[in-house]
Amino acid sequence: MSRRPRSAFPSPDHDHRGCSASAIARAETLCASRKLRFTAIRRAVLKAVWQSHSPVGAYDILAKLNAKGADHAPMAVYRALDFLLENGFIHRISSQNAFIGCPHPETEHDSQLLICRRCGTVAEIDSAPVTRALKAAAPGFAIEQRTIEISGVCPHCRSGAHA
Amino acid sequence: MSRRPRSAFPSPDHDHRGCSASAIARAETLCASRKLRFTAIRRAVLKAVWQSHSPVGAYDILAKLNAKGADHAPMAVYRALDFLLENGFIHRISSQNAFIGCPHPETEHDSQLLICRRCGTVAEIDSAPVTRALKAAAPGFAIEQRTIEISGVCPHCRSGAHA
DNA sequence: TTGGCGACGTTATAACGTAACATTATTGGA
DNA sequence: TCCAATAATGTTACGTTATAACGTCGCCAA
Repeated sequence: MSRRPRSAFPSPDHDHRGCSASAIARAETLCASRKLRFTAIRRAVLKAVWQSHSPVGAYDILAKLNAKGADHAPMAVYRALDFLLENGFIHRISSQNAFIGCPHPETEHDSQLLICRRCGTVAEIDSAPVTRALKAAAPGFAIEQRTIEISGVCPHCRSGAHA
Repeated sequence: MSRRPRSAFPSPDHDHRGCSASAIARAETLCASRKLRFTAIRRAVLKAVWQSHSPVGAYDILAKLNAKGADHAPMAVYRALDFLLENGFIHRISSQNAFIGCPHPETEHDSQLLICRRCGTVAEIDSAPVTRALKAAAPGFAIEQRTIEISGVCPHCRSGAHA
């Protein structure tokens, strides 16, 4: 069975409920197997992050939570974000002070984020050649963390209206 | 005449006054040739950024300026930083909300920043293989801006005390 | 010589993030 | 079962980073 080469970018008209639901279900499973507590607020924050494929700010998340009648303080959100970051369920986008769901939290991985400035969609890739090239470019330097955020225009926006 | 391969990392005991003075002198020259106004506050902010090879925050800069008796508001610093960023005299380090002087503002270039978590020193590299690998890893995506910040331990800190 | 524009001053506030300590929930062991 | 330890959350207050909006000043060119 052949697969079409999938772009890292989700189609603009894909059914997003599936992404969100699947991400949350997988987080649930992973937390169970790792003996981590997937509490209500952590779930709610993860769900808010997954409300789209665009970066979501901490205070957007807070507003979303509180719109449902809750009255959380920023700390609550930041703590949940810390948990989700530490366990690989989300990534931070430093250049935007925002967060995005990780599409494959099952395994540790490098990631390079492609951010469309037109539609806001973020795609995550993990290119071994990029990682190798970086390592080779920094001889003698012991790499620990990478922040790689590339912005530009995604394939869908390029092929659509050029307005 | 052979050159030793220079590390991108400045030696911890180099004479830093030269770096700073040269950066400012070159900015002066470049602004003149580009018909840009290198005003007093822009010069002062650039000097503050170049006070070391470590990232400097906007409010650190503000404090440094005001320590000399001035009474600037944050806006003044941010405006100067915007000017310096737009014209390539400094880079922003998103992962630290801070700024670093660019060692070669004469020409446009990609940059990848290596940040030592031990001594704080930042080295700027411009690796064509990294740029190529990224481009290849993102087919169909029109790259416009790159934020590449790698943290780890620099050669000097690795070879020094391992405490 | 004045009109336009770029730079800067000033005030206020938005947006992002954390310290410190109190309280509640969970869980594993006696 | 109940207790003690620990993890999670609540709460208050504050620190840090960044920008909006509008006024003034000064330069330079028509």
